[in-house]
Formats: sequence, structure tokens, C-alpha cells
Amino acid sequence: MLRTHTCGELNSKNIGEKVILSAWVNSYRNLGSLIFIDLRDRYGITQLKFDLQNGNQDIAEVLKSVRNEWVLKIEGLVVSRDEGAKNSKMITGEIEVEIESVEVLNKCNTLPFELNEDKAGEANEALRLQYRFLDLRRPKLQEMLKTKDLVIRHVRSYFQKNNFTEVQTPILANSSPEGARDFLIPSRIYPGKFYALPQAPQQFKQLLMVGGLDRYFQIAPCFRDEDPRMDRHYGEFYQVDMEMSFVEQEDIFKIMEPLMIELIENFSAKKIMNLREDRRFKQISWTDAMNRFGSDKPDLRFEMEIEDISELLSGCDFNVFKDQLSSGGFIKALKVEGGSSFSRKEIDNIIEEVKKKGLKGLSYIVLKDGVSQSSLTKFLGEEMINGIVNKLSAVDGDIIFIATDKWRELCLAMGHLRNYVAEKLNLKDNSLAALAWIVDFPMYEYSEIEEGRIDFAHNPFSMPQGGMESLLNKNPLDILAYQFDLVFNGFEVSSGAIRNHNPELMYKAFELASYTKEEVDKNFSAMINAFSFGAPPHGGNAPGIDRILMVLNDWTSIRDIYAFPKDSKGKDLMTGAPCEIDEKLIKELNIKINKE
RNA sequence: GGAGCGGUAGUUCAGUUGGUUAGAAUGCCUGCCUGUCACGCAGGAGGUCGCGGGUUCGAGUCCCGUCCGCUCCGCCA
Repeated sequence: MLRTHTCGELNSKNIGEKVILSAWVNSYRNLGSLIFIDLRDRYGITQLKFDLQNGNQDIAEVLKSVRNEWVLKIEGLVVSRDEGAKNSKMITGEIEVEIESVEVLNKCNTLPFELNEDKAGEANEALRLQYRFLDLRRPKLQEMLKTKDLVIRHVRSYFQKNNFTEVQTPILANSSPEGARDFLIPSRIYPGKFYALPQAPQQFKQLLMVGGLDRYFQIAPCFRDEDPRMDRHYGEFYQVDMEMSFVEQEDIFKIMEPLMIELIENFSAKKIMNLREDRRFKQISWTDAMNRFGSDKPDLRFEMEIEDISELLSGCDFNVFKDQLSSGGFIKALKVEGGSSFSRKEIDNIIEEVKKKGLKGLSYIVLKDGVSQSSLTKFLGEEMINGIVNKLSAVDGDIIFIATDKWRELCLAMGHLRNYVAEKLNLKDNSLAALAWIVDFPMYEYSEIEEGRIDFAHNPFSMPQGGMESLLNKNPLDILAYQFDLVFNGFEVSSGAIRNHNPELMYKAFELASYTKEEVDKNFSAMINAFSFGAPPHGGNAPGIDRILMVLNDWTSIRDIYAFPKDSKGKDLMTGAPCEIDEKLIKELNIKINKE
């Protein structure tokens, strides 16, 4: 037998028992004639002791040679620690185990980095990734994997309770022309043809609705070959994918909201704010979010709203503003409470920061010692400056930032400014959870690739609000979609939509984005064909499980949420993937490698 | 593809205006130590300062190139 107990469960009730423990050496303290060894497993730490002077000398010799992270099996007697030798910080601190026999189950090389980050700081991530199996021994990562498991269990049981069926959709799927870059898999049986790993089970889950499943969910792997970000893991990630039939947008919200609240309450200490009176989530239209917060994923833990002052300055003589207004641009302002204390250098840094977003300049009004100072005064005059100050209800001690540009660029730049300043002023309070739905996304936008062309703003499969009538009569750029995101502390944690289930509507929707019927048939034949066999109205959404965990735990890197993450260039530093492949296999797949 | 920051002992980092033999903590090795719990004390080993070139009497430090990592932009409906 290798163990009778784990290292986290022995206490004063076990005093007098003979036990067997097998685990890792967390640390050892050789006092000369007495040795203490902390034995660690997933469950905790138990202190072992042995009298080197008076005890069995064979055992003493073994114990003296023991080093960190060796794997030991010991048999011993649970004894009470002397008063004063008890350790209240340890769960097992009332007792210790007197070693009666020891077996070294395995030794350990000198570690490539300190497992205890208190000793030399947390090691370089690349090194930790290379030795991920060691990194995983640290309590922090043990805790993460445990929490992730509990969250997924919670999600599963929630959907099962609500009559959803979990279905596994294919991993070997078709390449789709929309969206992200695909991972391709060459077909051996059909030379020159490829499978693609699904970017999301989007099409399959909609086909499940046509198949009458009514309520589907899956902890679904998704694959996208795009460069990573701190909140975006390279290559693969998991979504809680769900879809429902015979529902409107509100029905999806009503299923998702209690789940999100449960997750936050069960798996974080965050206090949920920003709820409506009826405990429902607030909804902000996309246009509103852009105008007020300069982002389609605003951080709502703090107020600080952007104000439009275009009208106020419509008669101004300042050429920069005048020109922008006359060519359809806007002027927006952001008040930062207490911002008058920013130094000249801090303000310069802030200006540099928003210039990264394409803004040509940023003006400001400082309200200090009862007067307003601004380089704009000589262009706008006292009266207009006062007008701006009044409109923003600014008081002494505040600073107002002002910028002008085309609407979209201006919104995003002001949003970046809002975020940057909030971080600087520590307004992002991690003890809070602010969620909201961003709704009414535009269906179409001007293409960024081709001048004048209209393209889908997001998902071509979303239902346009107003249906066929909108598609026929409205300016495409004014058509909204039943498409929504869930934002949580400034992160987009879910994205969803009511789908377009009507073939005629779908052809028309694609037509407005300059797709011919032939192109639609070619690329989306499975969907369109299925929808012409009595597809029910349906919709759903897909929260990113890793991103939610990241936000819940205030982790600053999504890689921390994976047992075996890729680095930011898509490499697995531990296994070496991706790697070169045997010539034979390549030949069999009928592909050629161009090694230029 | 572009930008910013970084790369010095096994690990985490410091290293001034270019100037003697490149330091600290921790880890590793040896010795001492009976109540430690991040044990303590004493000693020791350990460095191609990412790599290549250049400037200089002299380069970890300055310049050029290059590789690697992280973050951001592009990209990701």
C-alpha cells in the first residue's frame, strides 16, 4: 500500500494512528540531530520528523540525503506536537508524523526554477512553460485547475437542469470563408482537399436546431489561427456554446444572466454592481456604448462618460474643429475628476497614448484654483470654454480632455483615453463585477478593404431587426442586428445572436453585402439547404470559459488558465509542437512543403 | 507584417558618466546545529553579460545587425 491518508487530512483526531504517506518533499529542515520534512501533495502539507541521533541509523542516512521534490513513501506514527510547536497556519499544524520507515520512490534533479516564488520571484514564463509539469505543482496552478473544473461542472449542471442537451459537434469540419484564419488538415483519402478545425460550432449548432434538438449546449473547443493577446489564447480555446429554438433575444438573456450571477457569486469574491432593479442585466445599445464609453466592451465599474460637444462648438472659429465638423466629424470631451493634479509630463504621456489610436491631437482644460487654463481659450474664447465646463459639470480640480475626428475613430480614441486614465487613477476596482449586454449591433458597415463597399459588421447569420422590410427599405448602414455581446469588467465574455433562419432573408442579407446567390450557395449550401426544410426561429450565445475565469480570478494572462498553454507565437515549449513531419507522412497526404 | 519593453550565476534581479577581479538574494555542494516550519550559522562552487560585428587605450554599459521572449497595433464576425 502506498498511502493510507493524504497530506491534507491528518489532525488531532488521528493521534496514535499508524499511517502511510506518499508525496513530494516540499522542504526539509535538518537541525543536526533532528530533521523535519514537509511532505506535500495536492491536498496539503504534513510535517514529518525523525530523531537523527537516537533513531535507526539506516533511516537517518536516507533522510539526511533527501532533497526538495523527491518522492517519498513513509510509514509513521501520528503524534501531537508540543504546545508552542503547533503551527496554526497549517491545517495539519496540530500534529506531526514520526517516521518509522522510509522509501525513496523517486529522486529529483536540481530544479530549473524555484517552485516557491517567495524565494526568488516567479520564474520567467517561457521557462515555466517548458517545465509546465513542475509549474503545475505550485499551489496557484493547482488551485486554478481545480476552480476551472468546478466552474465547468457548475455550467454543465446548470444547462442540464434547464433541459439543454450536450452534443459533441465535429472537430474535422469544413473551412469557412468568413471570420478568422482556419487551421487546415489535409485529407489523405481525397488528395488536394482539406478539413478545417471549427472556429466555433456555429453551423453545427444551428443545424441541431433544424434537427429539433430545441436546447443544445457544449463545452466546445474552438480553433482560430490568429495572433494571441493577453485575453486571447493562441490556436485553441473553449466556449460554453449554447443555442435555443423558438426564442427571442430576451429569452437568451434570461437563461444566461442567472448563470453568470451564480458563477460570480460562487467563484469570486466580487460584488456584483450595475444590475437593474429586477436583478436583470442592463442593456446598452452599441451606438450608445460607443458614444458614452468609446468602446463596444466598456468597463462599467466606473462612470466617467464621454460627452459630445460638437453642437456646443458648432459656431467656433478654430480651424481644426471647424474643418472636422464641416466634413462630418465630431468633437468629444472627457472629464476626469481630480485630473488637474496631472503633471505636464503625465499629460504628455496621456496625449502620446491616444495618438497611438490615430488621433492627431488632444486638447485639455485644467480647472485649478478657481480658473480654467487651456490652450484652446485663444481659439474658442472664454465663453465657449465656460460652456464646455458647464456642460460637463466640471469643478475645480478636474481636467477636461477634448479631441476631434471622424465618429468611429474619435469614439475609440476617447474610449482608450477613458481606459488609460481609469487605470492610472486606479478606478478599476477588482472587488467589483460590472456586467451589461451590448445590444443592437449594426448589421452592416463600410468595408475596410474596398472603398464604398458594404460588408457585414459581424456575423452574417444574425437576424436583421425588422426582417425583410428593413432589408428592402432601409439604408443598409442603418439596419441593426439581433446581435449582442456580454461585457464583464471591460472584457467581452460572450457573443451571441438571434439567427437568420429564413433562406429568402438570408439571400437578401448577403445580396446587400454584394454576395451573389451562387457565392452564397457555394459557401453556405449546407445551412441554406437545411433552412429551407422548416428551420425554427433560433438563437444562442457562446461565453468564453477561459476568459470568464481570467476575469473572475483577476489573472492577467489567459495562458494561466490552461494546463498546457501555447506561448505567444503558438509554440508548445514543452512538447516542441509544431514540429517537422516524417517525409513518408507528407507523401501520403499528397502535399508538398515549400521551405523558402 | 509594424511598434514598445526586455534578455547579466541554476532562478529572480542590481550593475552609476564606458574604467580594478561583474554583485545580492535564493538554489546547489560541504561542515556545524534537538523544535524547525521560507530554520539558523560558517565555508565553497557556479558567468561566452542572448548571438555577430563596430567605436574605444578600455564595452555588461555606446553604435549597427541579428535571434529569442512579453505587451500592444494589424488580425480575431
